[in-house]
Amino acid sequence: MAATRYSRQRNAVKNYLLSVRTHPTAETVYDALKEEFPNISLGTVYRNLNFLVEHGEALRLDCGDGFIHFDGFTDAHNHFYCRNCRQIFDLEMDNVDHINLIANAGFDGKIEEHILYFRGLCKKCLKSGAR
Amino acid sequence: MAATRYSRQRNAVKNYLLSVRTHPTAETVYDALKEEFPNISLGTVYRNLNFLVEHGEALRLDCGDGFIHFDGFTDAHNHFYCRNCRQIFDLEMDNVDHINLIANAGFDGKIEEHILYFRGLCKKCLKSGAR
DNA sequence: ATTGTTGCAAATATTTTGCATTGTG
DNA sequence: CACAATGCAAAATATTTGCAACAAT
Repeated sequence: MAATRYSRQRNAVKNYLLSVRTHPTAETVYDALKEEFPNISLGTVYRNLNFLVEHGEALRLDCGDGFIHFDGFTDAHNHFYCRNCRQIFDLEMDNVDHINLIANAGFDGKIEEHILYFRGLCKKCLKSGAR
Repeated sequence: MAATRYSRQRNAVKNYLLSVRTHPTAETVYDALKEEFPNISLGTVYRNLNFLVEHGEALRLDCGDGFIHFDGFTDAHNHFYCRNCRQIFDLEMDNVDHINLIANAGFDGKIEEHILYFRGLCKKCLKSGAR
């Protein structure tokens, strides 16, 4: 049922996500794809981003800045949000999945996952004296 | 400047937050206060919730369900979001702030805090067979 | 009397959706 | 040819804001 068909727009959305490490919003993806597809609509971008997320080909990042960001790299990794320049960065860090066990220790339900964002100042903002 | 004045509405918002452990949304607070203030407006509720958050008297919880939830208990504690009944629960668990150090180990910026939500099934949903 | 706060409504802003058309298989 | 995907515009959702009236100090 509802077989998936190829579409150049979806393919372009996916390729764009794989070409950047900036965790773009839908609007940013839209702006980028307008070059190749002048008539592409924001609705199509949203539909394809949601499609990719639902099919495990992208991550939806809701870091609380009012925008949903997307990440084409789906291997487990953590994110850092700079409160100054509002960019999201990937973190290379040891796995912290053990916190799920800590959380489940005194909890009657079933903890399946966690959503985790680190916040602070990125290297550039730190050096430029933001505080 | 801009001295804060007392208002019965703000006081009621704060008292309501302190009377529940349900992490209500603005809409829920609004519905609850309409009993005492039939003419209260949603705008007033939002303004007061934001005021309380900015003054450290409430927490804003953005767990990614599309609503911002509020918590009148500002002592450090973690939250669990049930993906079935969509309620937020407090977790009594050991502190995991050490993850900030793990994250900062290979990072050039300054990690100040983390935003953390656990997800899964709460006790009730687990027992009722949700999956 | 001054000005912070409210209620109301309109405005924002982001994301979703209905529908006629286009394109894939 | 069937129907998935698109482009466009309108709708839906959550939150913010302008402004005149009200209320606290």
